[in-house]
Amino acid sequence: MAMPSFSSTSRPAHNAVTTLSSTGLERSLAQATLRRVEAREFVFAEGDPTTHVYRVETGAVALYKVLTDGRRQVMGFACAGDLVGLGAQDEHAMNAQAIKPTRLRCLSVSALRRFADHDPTVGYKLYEAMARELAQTRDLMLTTGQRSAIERVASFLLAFARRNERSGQDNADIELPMTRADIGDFLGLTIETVSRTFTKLKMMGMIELPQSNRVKLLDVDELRRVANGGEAAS
Amino acid sequence: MAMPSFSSTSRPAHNAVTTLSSTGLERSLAQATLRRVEAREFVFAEGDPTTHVYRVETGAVALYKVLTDGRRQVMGFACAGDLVGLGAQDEHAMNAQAIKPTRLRCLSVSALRRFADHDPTVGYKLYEAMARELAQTRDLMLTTGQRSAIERVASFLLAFARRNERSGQDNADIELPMTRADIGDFLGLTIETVSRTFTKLKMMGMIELPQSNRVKLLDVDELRRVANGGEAAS
DNA sequence: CGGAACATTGACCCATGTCAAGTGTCGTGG
DNA sequence: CCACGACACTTGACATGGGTCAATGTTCCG
Repeated sequence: MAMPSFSSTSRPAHNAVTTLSSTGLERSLAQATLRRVEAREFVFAEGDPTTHVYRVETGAVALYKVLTDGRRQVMGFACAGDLVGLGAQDEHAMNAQAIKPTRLRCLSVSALRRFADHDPTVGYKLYEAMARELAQTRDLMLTTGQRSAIERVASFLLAFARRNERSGQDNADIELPMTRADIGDFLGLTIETVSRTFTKLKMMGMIELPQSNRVKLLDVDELRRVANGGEAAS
Repeated sequence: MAMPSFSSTSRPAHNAVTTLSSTGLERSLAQATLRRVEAREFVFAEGDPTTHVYRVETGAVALYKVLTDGRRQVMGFACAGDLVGLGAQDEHAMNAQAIKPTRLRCLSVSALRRFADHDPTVGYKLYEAMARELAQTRDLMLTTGQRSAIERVASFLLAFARRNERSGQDNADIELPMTRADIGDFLGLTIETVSRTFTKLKMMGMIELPQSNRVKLLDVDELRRVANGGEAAS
């Protein structure tokens, strides 16, 4: 129960994934089989038996649930280093679909279980990983449940920038691996609204859009103000 | 990773809480100190150091996060039998406020940690408890992110009915411990919309409202259809 | 070059939010 | 026992953010 403790409100979540460092696990993941999936290919689908957990090596994966009529809620995006599939019970409760050509390390659930059984810290580590993921999901819920379109998009960009920052990349120049539809289904907005909101933020001088999947953050402070409900001027 | 496996989509979540049965834990909870809190009193607040986890004996607790400007997202309601405070890191990331006079059993985090350290199954149990809670939270997200007002309210009622069912009570006659404001902040709607939607469901003959905090489900199948996007007929 | 997939933009509309009265209902004190 | 105030809930009228539908751009790849 001791963790670096993010103030979760100020660090809005943007992925339903987790990193996990427990030396034994890490070591075995490092040599685990590598699986390649094409863009749009499923890593697993809702209802599939939970056989493995995965770590993304390169590429990106979208995690989502769908309603019977096709409406979709994206729960998160897994990028390099992120774990996918943790926390599933005997069947996966969501879909994991690659949004880019992706390579994954596969760890079988039985192996995971074996680790947990003979190393008492592993179970607790898993618990902590879940706890972190839960915190992120709750932040996302706060965002989609209570914020306006512009606040959601601003939060999303800031969260993505922070993720890049952590993995060492330039945090002001973001490459979005996902489409507008993915972003929309993540934030609970339509593609059109996402697009219009990007345009609006551009007009307001907070971002630049050199290409549709590249975003340059020009005024992070202002973006942060907008994300937290500081009006949107006109 | 073996769990009774709810198809989570068909069992929409409605609480950010969990039940946990690991004999040692249960036993020690049973004799743990009892704490009483009045309605509106906080069990803990966001930012408080995480000292205990609690189990609700009687009463009910709302779990929520607030944005700086006061907008609120209720993450769940904990009723008798539910655990509160699990999954927090060293500070609580949300508020837990009683909505009725409530009695709680308190288990210190250090005791929990002690259990986890010398009983290897405890960590894994905690992990599973987290996983269940995460699944519930994701279902809620699917609801608030993608569903219309009437779908949200119908899902909410069905989820509450199911909870009562599990704890043996009459599942068609629900007593809501929370106010319209709580429901609204849970579902991402305003009090007015919640109220109007209740009225609408009443008009449509699916529920009865003998008192404002009592709901009788008259047509569960139809309610289920509505919850899943089967139109709302005028 | 042509077409597919994605993104942008515009015009319009509607579900839900906002604002403003009302209407219970409950508990307290006279 | 009634009057009162405090709350919570309901209902109505109106406003608006974002959804829908449709047309147009852009990028990329065969």
